[in-house]
Amino acid sequence: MTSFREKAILEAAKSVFMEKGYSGARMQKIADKANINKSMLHYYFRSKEQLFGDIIEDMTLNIVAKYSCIIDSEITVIEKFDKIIDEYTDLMVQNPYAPLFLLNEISQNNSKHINTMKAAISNSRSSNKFLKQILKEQKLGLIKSTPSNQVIFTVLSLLVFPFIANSFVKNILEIEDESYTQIILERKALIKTVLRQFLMT
Amino acid sequence: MTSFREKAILEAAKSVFMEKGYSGARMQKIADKANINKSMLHYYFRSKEQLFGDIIEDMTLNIVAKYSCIIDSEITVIEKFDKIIDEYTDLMVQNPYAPLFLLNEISQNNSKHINTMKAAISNSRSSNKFLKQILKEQKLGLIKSTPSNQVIFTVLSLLVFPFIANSFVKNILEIEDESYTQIILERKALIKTVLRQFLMT
DNA sequence: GTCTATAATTTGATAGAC
DNA sequence: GTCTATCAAATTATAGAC
Repeated sequence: MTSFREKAILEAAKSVFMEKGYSGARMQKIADKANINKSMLHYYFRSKEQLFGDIIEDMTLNIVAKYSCIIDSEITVIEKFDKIIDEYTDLMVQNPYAPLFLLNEISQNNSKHINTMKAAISNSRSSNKFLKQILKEQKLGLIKSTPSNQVIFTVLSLLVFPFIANSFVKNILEIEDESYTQIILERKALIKTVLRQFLMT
Repeated sequence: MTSFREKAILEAAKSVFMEKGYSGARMQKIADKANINKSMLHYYFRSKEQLFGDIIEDMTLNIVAKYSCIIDSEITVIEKFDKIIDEYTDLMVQNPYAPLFLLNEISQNNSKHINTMKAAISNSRSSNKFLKQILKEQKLGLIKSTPSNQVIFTVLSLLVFPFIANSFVKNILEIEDESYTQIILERKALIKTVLRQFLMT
């Protein structure tokens, strides 16, 4: 059971880790954000490493759960992509720094937390099932024949990249938060259009 | 004039920074990789911060130069995108970790180096010119009317994301380096096709 | 220019009183 | 459970001999 305090710590830690990354995050800053004494961090979570691990695990499980739920439903490939585009756009609008953070930490951290994510991902055997469905619909002529990994890459690229580039665009091109969100929301329809062109023509 | 030693240090530092990020990088490791005494790092480059700054500046200038060269040539928008897709794919195949590294450091580092990049980017006034060309060709009916920022986002998404997800895909899905490069090279043609569908139909 | 030794600082973690 | 004081380790940076 997670206490009020624990929740406050987790929330503060998540925001600091996402902003600075694991190595750049400071326990003192997490404590400050949680309005708590630094020692208490070690009381509730033994170490920085463990606090980090808990957050990674939580984020991964959330993402995988949402994905599995969509993938396991009995609808067409394109309908699934549409749902993924809608729901993940909304999720990432709430957590715009999450994608870059996760990709980066996975790339840098050479061990433990990757296993956490691997476990979460391979526990759900949804992915294989989805790849099979893509092949099946391609054979039936419902969608064009393209290597399934290229299909996945294309959807993910269009969907995720704008969030990855969020800070870059805002910092370098000096765009404000609201217009950025606006652009992102406009993209939902655009991505669906591009995807249909890609899969059906 | 950069000596042999300086080059060795810069190369070593670049690889360590790209692998671990600024906060995660260790001066000792850079020294080891450059086969040099740790003190010498401070002799040639005053501090970690400055060493990092020099590398960021160098990488940015390289990227901007290549971009400007393509953008300033007298060819159509689609021809420019084709060239960008070809040349940046090749560049990123050589430096697959550069995109994630740069995006991440810009997002995390709240000051100095962002100005380095801003300067490099705004010194070349190519971007505005290119945006104007897009609008012009849209008015002429050569390409479909879509907000130009969405056009840019779409191209960059398709082009850059696979490199950002490089380590993720390799770590989580356990794909080897060669097949990854293969997928990436296949994508050149695919992206051009998708882009034509997007801009012309 | 190069190396050894060491300073100075940061930072994660703990001991111990309350 | 909470706080203060402090430790121990890691890490950047420098002094100074050669």
